[in-house]
Amino acid sequence: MRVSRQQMAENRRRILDEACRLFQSKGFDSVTVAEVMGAAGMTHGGFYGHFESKDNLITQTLLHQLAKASDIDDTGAFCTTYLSSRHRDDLAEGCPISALAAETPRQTPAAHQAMSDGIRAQIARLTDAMGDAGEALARCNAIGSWSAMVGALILARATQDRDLAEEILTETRNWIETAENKFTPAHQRQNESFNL
Amino acid sequence: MRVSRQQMAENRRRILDEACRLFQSKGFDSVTVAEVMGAAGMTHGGFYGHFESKDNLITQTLLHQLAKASDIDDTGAFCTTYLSSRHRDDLAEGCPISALAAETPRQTPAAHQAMSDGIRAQIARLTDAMGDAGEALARCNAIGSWSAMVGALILARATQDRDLAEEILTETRNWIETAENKFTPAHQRQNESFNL
DNA sequence: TGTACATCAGTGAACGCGCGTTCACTGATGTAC
DNA sequence: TGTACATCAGTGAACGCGCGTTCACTGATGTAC
Repeated sequence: MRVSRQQMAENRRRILDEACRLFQSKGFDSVTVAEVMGAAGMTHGGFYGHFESKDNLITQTLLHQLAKASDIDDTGAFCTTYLSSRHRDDLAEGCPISALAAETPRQTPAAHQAMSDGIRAQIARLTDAMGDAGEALARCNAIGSWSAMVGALILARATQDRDLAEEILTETRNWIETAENKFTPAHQRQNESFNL
Repeated sequence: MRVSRQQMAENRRRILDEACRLFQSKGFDSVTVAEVMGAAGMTHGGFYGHFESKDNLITQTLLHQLAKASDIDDTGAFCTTYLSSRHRDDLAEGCPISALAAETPRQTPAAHQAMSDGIRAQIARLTDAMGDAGEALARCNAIGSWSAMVGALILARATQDRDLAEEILTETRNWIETAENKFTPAHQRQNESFNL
């Protein structure tokens, strides 16, 4: 049952996409190779034609997914979306860093490196989006608010009580806006839309 | 080889302590029952005299460890310690919330509940430590700074580049102090000691 | 362009290993007299 | 207090299952003529 080269490339992409969804939902260890291949519409035997091992799939999945991130143009809108109930409830399609950063250091060095590079790139994108308040301030703002976003999302997800989870998301949005207000020049803040 | 009741109670405590160290270092899934029992100085067969299953051990470990947390009297000192390189490098003895919050929702409902309660209690402790700026402001401060601490520690641990990891810890400390400055009455801030 | 053959992507059975869990056994503890 | 016996915490072999990985096979694709 050989398949065309184009089909094979599509299959590989589908494996990576489904692996990402599953890893983000259930964690690296709980997802089996057979489960990933099944989600991609194939059987497990063909897996090793695409990847040399499950560890290699983990690394390739991180590289694949982290490369998808796009530039941020409005930090306020980004933060509002990031710290939304919708994002809290959507592990599979959400941010790969908040879903997987905590367990990536326990994987192979290559996977750890991929995550590390993804974090660096994300901080750079947020720094760029912080406006021209000066590079150092923008970077401090980027790192501080990014830490708060990742932490709040993880804590909200780890909280069973919906009200407390909601409070963590909302109060962290407030908190981030307050801290950014302190730094960011006023002319850049006219279009923000936090729910206060 | 029966053992005295006191000895058995000690054994149980040692199992929980070693399980916690191992879970925090390697994650729930990567730690085996035999490994925990070995670390506690016993063989795996005796495990089921103490716990009904590995899942139950996970829940009991979280309850045991999260109950150990003590009150915070100086938020500045707490933050400095929390966001230190030492804490970054010490998974085993560090904060159980930052080490395990991300993977706890994938465990049993009982484990999830234990973590959820631990997060609520930690927010309450931080709120108490925030001083008398008013309950609502103190709580917003507590949630915002706690999110940033947890996020920064997780990101720093996920970063292979030591310099970037250091930058994440330091800049997040700055960021948290800035945001707290904005809220907290001046008379409570005289003894803080951030490295700026 | 059409044909014959080599290639090779995907299939599914099988292997081997590790882990959670069970169980018959041991011998020290706890207790009844 | 001392003795005899019942209890039961811990041992280590064994079980069964699931998962990563391998491999002989299939049949469609790609290519040489």
